[in-house]
Amino acid sequence: MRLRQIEVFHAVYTSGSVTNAARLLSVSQPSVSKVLAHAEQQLGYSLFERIRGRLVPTPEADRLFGLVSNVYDHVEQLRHVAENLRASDSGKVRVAATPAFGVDLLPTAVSSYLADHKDTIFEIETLHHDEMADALLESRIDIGLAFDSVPVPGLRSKSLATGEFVVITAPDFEFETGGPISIDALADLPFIGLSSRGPLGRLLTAHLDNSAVQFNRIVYTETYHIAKALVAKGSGVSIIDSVTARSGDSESVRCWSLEPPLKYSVDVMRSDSMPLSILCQRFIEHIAGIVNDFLPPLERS
Amino acid sequence: MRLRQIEVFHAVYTSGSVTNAARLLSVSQPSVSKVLAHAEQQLGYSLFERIRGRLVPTPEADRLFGLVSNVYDHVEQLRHVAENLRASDSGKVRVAATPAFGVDLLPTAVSSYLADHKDTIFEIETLHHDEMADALLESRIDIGLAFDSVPVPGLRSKSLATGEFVVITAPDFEFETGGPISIDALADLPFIGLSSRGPLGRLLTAHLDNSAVQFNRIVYTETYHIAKALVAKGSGVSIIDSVTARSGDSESVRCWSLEPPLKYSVDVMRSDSMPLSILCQRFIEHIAGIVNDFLPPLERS
DNA sequence: GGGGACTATAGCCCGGAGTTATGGGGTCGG
DNA sequence: CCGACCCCATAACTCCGGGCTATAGTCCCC
Repeated sequence: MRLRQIEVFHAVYTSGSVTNAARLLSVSQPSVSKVLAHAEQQLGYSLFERIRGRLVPTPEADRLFGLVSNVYDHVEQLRHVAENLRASDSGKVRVAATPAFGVDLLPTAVSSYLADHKDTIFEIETLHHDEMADALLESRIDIGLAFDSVPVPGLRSKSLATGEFVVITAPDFEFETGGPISIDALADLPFIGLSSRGPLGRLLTAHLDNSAVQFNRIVYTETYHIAKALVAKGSGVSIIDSVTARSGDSESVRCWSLEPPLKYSVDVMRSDSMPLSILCQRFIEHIAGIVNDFLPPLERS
Repeated sequence: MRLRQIEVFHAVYTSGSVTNAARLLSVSQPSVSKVLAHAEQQLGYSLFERIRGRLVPTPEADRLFGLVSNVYDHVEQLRHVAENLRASDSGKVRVAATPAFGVDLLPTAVSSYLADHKDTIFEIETLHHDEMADALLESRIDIGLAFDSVPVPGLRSKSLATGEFVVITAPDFEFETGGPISIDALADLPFIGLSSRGPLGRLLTAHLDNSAVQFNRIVYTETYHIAKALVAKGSGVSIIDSVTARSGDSESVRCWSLEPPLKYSVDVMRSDSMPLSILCQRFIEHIAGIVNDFLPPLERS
């Protein structure tokens, strides 16, 4: 018996007539007639006797009905669950981010996502790049958010957006040239350097080293937010990613475009061997929309 | 989800690959691929992630699998029962017959049916016509076997065969004319009359009364077998149905065709409002085959 | 780098199941 | 007793799911 035949049999048996069954199933009466006839033909015996234009279940139909009801109920349950899996927000998303994203972007994204999907549960932590890779490989987290992730066996990463490094200065600072700043222009200024830990740090360090400019480094720090805080207090200038520059109090520093621009990628990482739940996929989509708010057009004029 | 999609999903999930699932289901690999893809498209989310050419179940697939297994098991059970209902001999047939059939025809039919279908259970009784009708209306029996049944509201009858009344005499008796016997030839012989109870008795009585022949009735009896026994012992001649004439020891009397012939019908009766089980239907078919052995060509030479 | 295993895609065909239109049998009330 | 109404079956058409073969793309392993 095909599933449709089971459904039709169930409807006819419970409703007592082909016409009523057709109404129940929202199809035409001949369709029910034909499916039922076809089922009987395949079974090799009658399910209903046509007596004076009415249908009377045969003993065989009585016997089958109990089993058919079981199947019917379970299929209904299955359909409801299958439907809820698509629509439901319930479930857990375990997400990690590097500190740069953990301060503002990720909390913002989670917060706005929760506003529309109240049943979703989040587990959030900040991890550095390599720790994040381990956590993904060990399935301690579902997705990770990081800059310019390096390929790791067992992981895959997808770029959500591309940002640029910016020069940050105290809010009242002015370059004489104005507009996009060349690295050369930073030569004599007190410079807050960043360690080369992590992909982004290495990327920036390599770039600066390749230039012939001699920096006046007064501080080394590991995290971009510390560099930003120092710049905000007037201790010097620095070059950081635009996400950090835009995080938190965006008025505390002034951003300048670099010339030539130095780009980085905002990546989401996941395990290569464990599929994502649709919940995670939706949240990634959500982040992809949010991240653009943290990559605004820089002031280039 | 259609039933086929459930089956395919179940096979792919358990076997771990599309190719193995195709082997399990005895279909081609592209067919499984397509059904699975179609199911995912209808569900709106992926059931498996294609990772390095392999299929890995998504969390949603894990969730659905338990439910799918339930449906699958119940459908399997339903199919087995549906199949057994067609093939099985187990079940009960409640059948009644008039005494004429109860002596030989019905026992013969049941016996030969049981030889091929050992699991069938019979309930047999002999009832006169009106009692049989009541038993059918009250669902105490499923089918009844009778002569020339009269239409009864709530019952329907179907003719299985047509027989003829025959003149019976002692085995060594000879009519001078030979061949088919006219009623007139019985005028002077000791005649064993039959009561007009039941359809067959009424049919015969009416026929004899319509003729101008004056019978020399020496005995009245209710049952044909008694008449036959009397004839066998040489007490006289009689006219009885050919089924009774052929029942039991068929050598005990000699049968002569009537001219003109008087026909009767062998009917099977059933309730008009309660469908027959396929077991009963099969048994009726069996009787229909058997009954011809009791209606052999009469000796007309 | 080539062979083997696995999956996806393309193109084709058949059958199940949907539709509307129509006909026949049963029941009931004027 | 006849016409209105209800219920079911059939006919003719359409659509789509699911089967097939052939073929291409991908990954693993030797």
